[in-house]
Amino acid sequence: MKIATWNVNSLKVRLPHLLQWLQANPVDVLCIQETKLTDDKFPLAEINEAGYQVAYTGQKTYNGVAILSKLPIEDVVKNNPRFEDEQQRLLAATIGGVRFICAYVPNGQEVGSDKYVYKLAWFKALQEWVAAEMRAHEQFAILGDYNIAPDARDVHDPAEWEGRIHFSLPERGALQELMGLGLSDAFRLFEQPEKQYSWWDYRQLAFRRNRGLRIDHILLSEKLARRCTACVIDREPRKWEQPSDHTPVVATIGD
DNA sequence: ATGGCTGAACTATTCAGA
Repeated sequence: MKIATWNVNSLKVRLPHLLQWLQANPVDVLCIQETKLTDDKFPLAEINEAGYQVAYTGQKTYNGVAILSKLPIEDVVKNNPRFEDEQQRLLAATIGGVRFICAYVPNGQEVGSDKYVYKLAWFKALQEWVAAEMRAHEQFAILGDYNIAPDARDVHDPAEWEGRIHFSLPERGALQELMGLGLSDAFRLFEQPEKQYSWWDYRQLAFRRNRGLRIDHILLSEKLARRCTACVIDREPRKWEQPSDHTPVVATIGD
């Protein structure tokens, strides 16, 4: 079973890329973020034609998440039942006996801002929800755009980013606490090449200069981590014309 | 210190992203 996450930064603009990528990478489950579409505008027919069922929850302009799956999607939950939120950032579903959460963590904008406070509160509530979901489901995976780089090796220039949004200590601490529930970063289960990132700024040739951050993650419960045989970041779609600023992360789960 | 891109919205300029 292959599972993946990708912040597409507008599903309307990126649908051709999504379909092209799925054709070359027929993963079983794909969590996408920043669809930026209300549900009535969701491209359901195109995704079904590509061989995927899909659960989605969106809004105008911002946020929006979806889970695409080759297998039936069961027990869908939209948003965190423990956190009142207008913003559509979370979707849970059971697929093939595995409980999935697709997450689009708030950006936070700037350390100390209202959005930063919201990010940390949102994340704390997420942790409480994940704890409950993990008690109910031994096979659990949470994939998405965390907007947090866990470690210095996940940042192109740690000195430049130290204390800044995506790499501040409270954010990294919150991610560590979440992982303390018994979740493993699938990417770090394996030896990886250096300087692997999942996001690059559109500006100043950041991708070409590999000035990026690794902020998109696949976290696996112990049961799933033991079955995980590979995890890679696929930089290819970032090279395509009019790309998302994020690129897919893919994990392989054995039987 | 600011802007550098990109996408979406009250098509022209602002907001937000990261």
